[in-house]
Formats: sequence, C-alpha cells, structure tokens
Amino acid sequence: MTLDALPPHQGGAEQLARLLAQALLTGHWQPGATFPRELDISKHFAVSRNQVRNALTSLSAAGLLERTAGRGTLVREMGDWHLLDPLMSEWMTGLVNLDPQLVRAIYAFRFSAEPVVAGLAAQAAEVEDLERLERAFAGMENTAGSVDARAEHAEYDVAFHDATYRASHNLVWRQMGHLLRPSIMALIHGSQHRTDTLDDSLARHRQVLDAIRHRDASAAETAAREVLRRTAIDLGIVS
Amino acid sequence: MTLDALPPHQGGAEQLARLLAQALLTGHWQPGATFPRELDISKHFAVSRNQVRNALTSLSAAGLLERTAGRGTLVREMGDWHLLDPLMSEWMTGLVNLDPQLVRAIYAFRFSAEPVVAGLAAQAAEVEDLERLERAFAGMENTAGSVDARAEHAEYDVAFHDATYRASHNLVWRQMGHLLRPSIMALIHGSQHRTDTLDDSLARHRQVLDAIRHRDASAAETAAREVLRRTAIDLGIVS
DNA sequence: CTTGTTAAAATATCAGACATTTAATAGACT
DNA sequence: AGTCTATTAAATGTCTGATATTTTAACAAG
Repeated sequence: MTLDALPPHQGGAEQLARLLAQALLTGHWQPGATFPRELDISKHFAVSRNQVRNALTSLSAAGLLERTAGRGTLVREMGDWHLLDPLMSEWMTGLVNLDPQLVRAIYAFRFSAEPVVAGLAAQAAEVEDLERLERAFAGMENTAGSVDARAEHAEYDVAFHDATYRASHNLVWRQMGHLLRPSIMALIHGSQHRTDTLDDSLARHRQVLDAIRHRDASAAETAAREVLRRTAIDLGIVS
Repeated sequence: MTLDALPPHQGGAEQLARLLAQALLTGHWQPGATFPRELDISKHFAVSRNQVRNALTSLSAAGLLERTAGRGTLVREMGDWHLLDPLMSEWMTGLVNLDPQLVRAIYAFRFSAEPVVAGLAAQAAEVEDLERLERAFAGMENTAGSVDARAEHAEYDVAFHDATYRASHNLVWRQMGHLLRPSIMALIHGSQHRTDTLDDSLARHRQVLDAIRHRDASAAETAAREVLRRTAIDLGIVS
C-alpha cells in the first residue's frame, strides 16, 4: 500500500503521527509489510525528515511499527500493539473502520473487568467520586431523548464508566479508563438507538450508581455486568 | 535534586533513559519540580543533546515528565505515570527502592484481576497454553529447594502468571502481563522464603494449573485468589 | 493599575553531513 | 559448483550548529 490513499496533512508531527497511526489501525498495511521510507514520507507530505522521525518514533513506541537500522520499517501485527498506551486510545477515537476483532477484544475485556472494577469502586468510592458519577449519570439522563445529542450522550457515558474506574482508587485500574472512549465510540454506529433499550440502559446504569452509593460491592458487580450484557450478547462474547 | 547523585552512564540513549527513569521512579525528584535542562544533562553525562532528547522523549511518553517549549521540563506525579507502558515495566524491574505505595497498588490490581483472568484462561486455554503453564510450573518445582536458584524460581513464577494472562486469549489482558515481572521481583526481598510457605505456594499454583486444565472457571478463580492471598494480607490489601 | 514592549531562557525544529547496520552482489579461492 | 570474503547500496541512526517558537519575567508607558 502506498501513501497516495491517505488524506493530506497539515502541521505538526503529532498530526502526522495520528494520520499514519489511523491508517495502520484500519489495516491500510498488511502486518509484516515494509512501511515507506523516511525520505519518501518526507517528500510525500512535504515535511522535514525530523517530523517524520518524530512521528515514527511515536508509532514504534506504540508497537505499531518496528524499525531497524539498515533494514527499514516493518508493520507489526495487532497482537503486538500497545492497546493500553493512551496515545493509542487517542488515535482510535473517531475511527469507524476499526477492526471488528479489536472491538470485540476490547469489549470482552471490559465485560470481564468492569464488574470487578465496580465492586472495588463500591468499596473505595469517596464523596467526590460519587459526585462525579452522579454528574455523569445526570448528563446521560438529560441527553437521552434527543437524537442530535447522541454524541454528547456518549461523552457522558464515557464519563460515567471512567468515573467508575477512578472510584476504584487503584492506579492501575484507573489507567484503563483510556480504553473506554474508543470502545464506546466504536459501538455507537451499528447500535439500534431504540428508545426502550435506551431507557433500559439508563436504568441499569442507575443500579450501578446506587450500588456504589450504598457500598454494596456484590450488587455493583452484578449491576455492572447487566450494563454490559446486552452489547456483549450482540458481539457474541457471551450467550 | 541534582544529577550528581546518579551513577555514571555508558552508551546509548536507552541506557540514559533507563538511568533517569529509575531515578524518577525511586523518587529522586519531587513531583512538580523542574527537571534539569537538556544542555545540563548533556554536559553532565558527556553525551550529545540528541541522546538526551531521545531519552527525555521516552520519559515523557511514559508520563514521567511533562515538557513544554519555553518553560522547561516538569516532573509528574505518580498518578500520571503510564504504569502499563512496557517500557515502564522494563525500567521497574531490578529496582528495590520502588515506592511501597506503588507496589501495593500493583499488587492490589493483580489481586482483583488475576482471578478473573484465571477464569477466562480456564475457558479459553489451548494446548500450547497448557504446555506453557506446565513448563513454567515444572520450573518452579525444580527450583523450589535451592537457595541460590531464587532468581530463576522467580523467573518461572513470572512465566507461570504470564502464561495465565496469555491463555485468556484476550489482547488487552495479555498486555498486562508486563506488570508481573516488576510486581513479583519487588516482593522477593522482604518475603520470608520459609520452606513451608514455599511448598504451600507451589500447591496453590498447582491448583490453578489443574483448574485450567479441567476447564473449571470458578475453581480457577478461587485458586488464583488463594495464590495471591497470603501476600495480599501481608501488604494490607485484604484482611 | 493596566497594558504593551522587550529581553532572556528553555524546548522545538531544521538542514546537512556523517556513521552504522543490513542485505545484496560480485569475485576469488577451494 | 560451492563457499567464503570484499564491496557496494540503501536504509535508519547520530551529530552539530543554526534558527524558530514559546514562555516567563522585567520594565516602561499610558
């Protein structure tokens, strides 16, 4: 695959990194293939070799590329990607072409992990955590009806789950909140948005919130599982 | 804090990055403090400014530093560290001065996560996964007695838990295996190494292996919890 | 007291030469 | 023929010095 299929580029090595990363994430290059040379990228986008090198440094730090002197740059396979690198989450948000296998993997992770996280949150949540959760939930309620507030609703959805991870008060779990945005965003398309399912989703989120508020760990676990269950069934993760 | 307290340096930006990272990880600089300037580091270690910039790029990608043009380089607090970055795990291994709060956080994560992972492994393990687990367990058995094989025993211990994460066959869980090495290594010091507790540990690992082999998810969960329980009690994570 | 200007200091970027590593190729010797 | 050894080419890595940009602080003018 060549560079010609990519959109133009404007300003900054970070933008260039995002551009190339998104191309890699959506499978524009086969794993194991050789990536274009630095000078070719430099010519194509009319940027300095430095910018290219900075961008490629980010991509190889994220496990998307493997560079060796003399040989060139190789495209790594999905299993080598650093899915928990915050940069990866940033690059993934807004992509509608994400590999379904990847979406499934991330959601399967959430389906197994979030009940535990909710349980920990119920044990460790402080006042500010509850306030964050309540703000996010209120936002979800307010934006539930209108069709043109779907993006905003998704943001509150992300905020709710992220608040759950943060409420666990564990440094490691908290970092995984980064995965939420791409995971939730990737599923907006392809979901039904019927009013009854939306009400259902709201009710289940409320149960999570209540369980955490009452410091009931096992109730929070089952409630979190219920929140994710329907989508998990749709994705074939659980029956 | 100045650079004078750091050991000398030899060869490569990666080595320099490791050196500085380990200094940051062990708290040589206070969060919020300003890090030495590029040129000062360059002078002090007698390396080119390029090497310094490459090293600092890694450190800021890992969330250890925050660099802004004109202002300088600031030291970030522990909550901002990217604990799941593989480079971080590499830098942490071999450190005996790790912040106890960090060790506790990582272990608390494992204590909540590994039962789930073991359960998934019981559902998803394939032949090669079982072989990996058995090889690691056999290594643990063979190195259990001798005192001077403690390091080797720890390696097999890491391999066993890593094999569990891999057996879950989930791309996200698999990445978290990186955390195992620093977590296990950090606990070798300070543990008792009494023969009976070691036998006990071996027996519990065997139960995990057997549960996965028999595809018994809930048995694997409880067995994994038992493996981690004693240390969790010692660290005050659970009572 | 506020605003605008200037100067200093730090990181960011650029350009070009040079170094190092890797792979392929051509030759020489057995 | 086959194998080992130079040689060459091509790619990434590194160095150096100059320049650009950003931020902060000092200071002067209104």
